[in-house]
Amino acid sequence: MSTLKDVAKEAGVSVPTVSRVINNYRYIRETTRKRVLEAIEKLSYHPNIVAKNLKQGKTNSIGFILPDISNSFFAMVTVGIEKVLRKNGYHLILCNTDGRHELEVDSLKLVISKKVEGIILATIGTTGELTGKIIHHLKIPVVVIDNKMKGLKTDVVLHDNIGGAQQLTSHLIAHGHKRIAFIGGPLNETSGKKRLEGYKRALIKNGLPVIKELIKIGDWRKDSGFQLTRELLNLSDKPTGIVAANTYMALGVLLALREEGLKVPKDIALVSFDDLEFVSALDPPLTTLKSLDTKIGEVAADLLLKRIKNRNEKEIQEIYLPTELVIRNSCGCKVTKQKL
Amino acid sequence: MSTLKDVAKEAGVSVPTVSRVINNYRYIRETTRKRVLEAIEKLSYHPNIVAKNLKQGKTNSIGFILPDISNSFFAMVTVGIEKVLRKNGYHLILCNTDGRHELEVDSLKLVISKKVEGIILATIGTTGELTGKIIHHLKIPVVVIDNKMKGLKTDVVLHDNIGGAQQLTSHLIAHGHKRIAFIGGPLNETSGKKRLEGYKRALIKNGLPVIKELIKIGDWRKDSGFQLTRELLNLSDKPTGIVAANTYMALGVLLALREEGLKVPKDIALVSFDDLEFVSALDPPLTTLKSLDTKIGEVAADLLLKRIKNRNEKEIQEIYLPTELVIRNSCGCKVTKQKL
DNA sequence: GTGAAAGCGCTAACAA
DNA sequence: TTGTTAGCGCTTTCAC
Repeated sequence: MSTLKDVAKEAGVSVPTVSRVINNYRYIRETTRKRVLEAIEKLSYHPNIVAKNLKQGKTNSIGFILPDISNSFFAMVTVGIEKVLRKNGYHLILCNTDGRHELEVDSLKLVISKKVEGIILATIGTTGELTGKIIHHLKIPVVVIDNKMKGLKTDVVLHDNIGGAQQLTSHLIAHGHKRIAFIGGPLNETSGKKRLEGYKRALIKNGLPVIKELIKIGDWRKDSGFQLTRELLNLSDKPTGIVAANTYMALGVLLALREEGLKVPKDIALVSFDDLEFVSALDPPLTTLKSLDTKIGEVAADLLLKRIKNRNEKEIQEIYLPTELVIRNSCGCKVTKQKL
Repeated sequence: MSTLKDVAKEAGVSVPTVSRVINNYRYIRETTRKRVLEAIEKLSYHPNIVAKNLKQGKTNSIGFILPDISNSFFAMVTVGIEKVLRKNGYHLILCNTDGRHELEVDSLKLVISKKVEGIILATIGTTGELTGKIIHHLKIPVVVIDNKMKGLKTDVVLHDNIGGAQQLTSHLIAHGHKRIAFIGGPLNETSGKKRLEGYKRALIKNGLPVIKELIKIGDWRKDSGFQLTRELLNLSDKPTGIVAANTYMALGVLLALREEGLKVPKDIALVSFDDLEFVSALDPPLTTLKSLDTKIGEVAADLLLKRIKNRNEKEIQEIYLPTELVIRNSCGCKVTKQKL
């Protein structure tokens, strides 16, 4: 592969002159520029960014460490991050941790060694000790998304999980439901914990009791929604409405109810987090909570770039993004022209 | 941030000695190693991979250029690529092209400049001229997935789209359907073109006519499935079965049929590509074609690493991965214990 | 076992 | 407007 030196020789100029042409330095004779560009073309030269980065002590890249890119939430976040970075001439180094602590630590070390200028971190639920230690010693900015890391003072960008769960639960209460079950996510994850809290707050605010046997904790997946719903249906006093903490568990709920021949929303109403593309095609179309996943990425990237540019700003920020209720039919509302 | 030099000074040894410790060179006195490791810990030193890469002329990274990471197909492919790379000590530089030619070219240039050792490329449908030119001059191996690029001799990894579409169509034929419509994807994309071809082949093989008005071309999205189905329903002689070229268009089909009060599969049967997680929760559960998206990533990464290790191998490979029919109810089969 | 010296490909400072 | 020189942080000879 050709280098600046090769191009310089080909064009009959010095190495820095070629560098200047590439970097659009102003005071270059037109004829020289032309000769250099021709040489570049001829040798199909591509600058070695590795060398440039070393020289400049700057990589224009940031690391994004996340548990699982095949999870649509993280995929949407990635899109948002990329969009903002591109606009600012930065790019992304992406590391999947597969939800494993060792890989989270490895990934962190990797991006640090690659001299990224900042890190966006979506930790796995339980924060690893090593992860915390590394971040603590880090001299580049870190923005944590989705989860809040205990005992770590970094910027955080999250959905307003509490408010969202309240919206969903209150909506069922407004429909007259008094026995509302909650199918939640793991309580060691921020979103799992906060969503449960929002559910409880809505009940309390409306003078309803928090009933332990109506609260079931799953693992975000369809199967757990299915199993937990069966447990709910085995209660002597069944719930009349269910709030699911994510759509995949809601799918399981739907399947379990269908298996029992129960109709939604007539027999049991159902609402859930995550307004994914397919929920409007379910039977009945699901009333869900729309969250701005891409926005989380954008906000996190913006915040990180601001930190990179202004390193002395010390005050940390916690940003909560609002959610929006998308009403369809599974809650009991009569929506004729539903939102696709 | 501390460097080898800082560590060397702290430990009272020379720079190369620290380097040797880090790289697990064997002939190091135990006491020296210890002193160095302590210094590293104390300064929370992280090696500068940028410098290492420059020196070694090797980056242990490969570029993956794709249209849209929020598309679950590409997300699954990414997971597969990552898995194989990690096992081999490589990592991924990921570039979203957003389906735009300029960004595809930019991304290509970026990863080349970052000195990746190979590239996995998922082009957007219509291959850009510049993209082809750059790849043609490239001195590192390239594996193209999902699409086949015209006039470019690179390795290719694809689903067996023709065979898959045949499986789906033949299944409806086996149910006795004779007027089967096809809702396809853009014909300038390999998968769009091949799926249509498979559909036609199945008809011909079974002695059925290929009827132009039953073939509708959409854009992979729900809305187009919806619109095109309405067009089909306006025909004087309606189809009795529909093959959708992806699940999102199938969702649109389902909505359009539901709007008309038509029952699946009684009035019109439906089968579709892509066995996504939610299809079993639809009403009726969808009979789909399961493709091994993660596998595509694994195979592509394996192939690329092989090329990187063995640069003289010239013969290019085209690998087609088989698909599997997952039978549920939308085709007319009576499956009681359905596959979740 | 360890250190000294050179150089990867680039850019920044200075000189011409 | 262009060239010379030095050096980013690391690894790789080659000495000792």
